[in-house]
Amino acid sequence: MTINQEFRDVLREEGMRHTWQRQAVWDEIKSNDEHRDADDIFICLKQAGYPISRATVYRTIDVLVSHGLVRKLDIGEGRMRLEHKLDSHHHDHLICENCGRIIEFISPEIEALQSKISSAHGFALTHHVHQLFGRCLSYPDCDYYRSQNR
Amino acid sequence: MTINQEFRDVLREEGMRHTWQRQAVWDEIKSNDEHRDADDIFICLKQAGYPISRATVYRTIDVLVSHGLVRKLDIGEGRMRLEHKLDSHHHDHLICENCGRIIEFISPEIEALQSKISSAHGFALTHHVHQLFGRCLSYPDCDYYRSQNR
DNA sequence: GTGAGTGCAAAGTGTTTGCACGAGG
DNA sequence: CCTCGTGCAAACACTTTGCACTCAC
Repeated sequence: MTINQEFRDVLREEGMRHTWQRQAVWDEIKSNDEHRDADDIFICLKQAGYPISRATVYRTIDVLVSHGLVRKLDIGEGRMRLEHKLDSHHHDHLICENCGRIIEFISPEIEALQSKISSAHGFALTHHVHQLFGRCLSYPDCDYYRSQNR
Repeated sequence: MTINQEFRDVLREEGMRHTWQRQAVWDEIKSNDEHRDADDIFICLKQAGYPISRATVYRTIDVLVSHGLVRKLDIGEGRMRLEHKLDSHHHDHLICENCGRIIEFISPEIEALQSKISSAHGFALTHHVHQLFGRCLSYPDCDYYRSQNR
C-alpha cells in the first residue's frame, strides 16, 4: 500500500509533480482526525500563511482521493467531509444530529449481510454508504446530553 | 396513518391550503415508482401542460416530505431522488453504478445490528442511510450485464 | 525548456429565497 | 378579505472549469 510511502514518491510513481501546495494539503488533512471539509482545509492553510487557492485545494483533494490516501464522506450536508486513510481500516459512521460528533464503527456482521444481500440480488458490490444518525446520550459536551440531564 | 387519507384532508388538518399545484406534484410523484428528482417532476408537469414553477415544485416536495408522504433519497449525486411512501415499509437501496437501477431491500438483521451498535455507543438512533453500490449481474438491460455476456 | 500545476474569476448545479401578485377558505 | 401560496428572478453554497501564467523536473 502507498500509505507508508513518502508522499513525494507516491506522486512520482504516477508521473505527477510534487508541489508544496499538494504537500501542504496532504499534511493538513493528515494532521487531525476530525472530518473537516475542503473549505476548512483551505482556511487552515490560509491562516497558516500559505498563499494557496481554493481551486488547488479542491484539485489536490481529488488527487488524494484517487490515490486512496483520502476518503470523501457525504453525510448529506451538501459538502464533502474528508478523512485521511492512514492506519485505518474500513469503517462506517454514527453521526450526532445535535452536536455533529462523528463516531466510527465497524461491524463484520453487517458487512457479511451486505454481501449476502448483494449476491441475492445479482449485484457485484463495489462499495457502500452506511450512516447512523441520532443523538448522543453519553457525551457531556453534546447539547442534547445537556438538555436531557439538566 | 395519513397515507390513505384524501390529500385535501391531509393539508386541511395542518391548516394548509389545497392548490392544484400541490395536488399535481403529489399525483405526479405517486404515479410511478422510479426514483425521479425534483426536476423530473417539474418537467413532467410542464409537459403535461401545467403552468407550474420550479420553486413551487421544490416547496411542495418539502411539504410532502414533512407530512411523511414522500422520502428524499440522497445517493450522492448532488440532487435528491424522490420516493412516495404509499404502501411501502422501510427499506434501503441497492444502486447499480452502471445502469442506475435502484433496487429496494429490507434486512431486519441489519436493522437489529444498527440498534445494537447505536446503543453500544450511547446513541439514540433517529434514522439511517444505507446504500449498496455495485453492478447488476442479472439484468439484461444493464450495460454491464451486456458487457459481461457478449 | 516545456507541459503539468496553479491562481483567479467566472461558470455550473441543484436548491432556496425575497417580493409582489394571485387565489383559497 | 386576508392570508397563504405562487411565480419570477436573483441569491446561495459548494464545487468545477477556462485560461494565462509559472515552476517542477
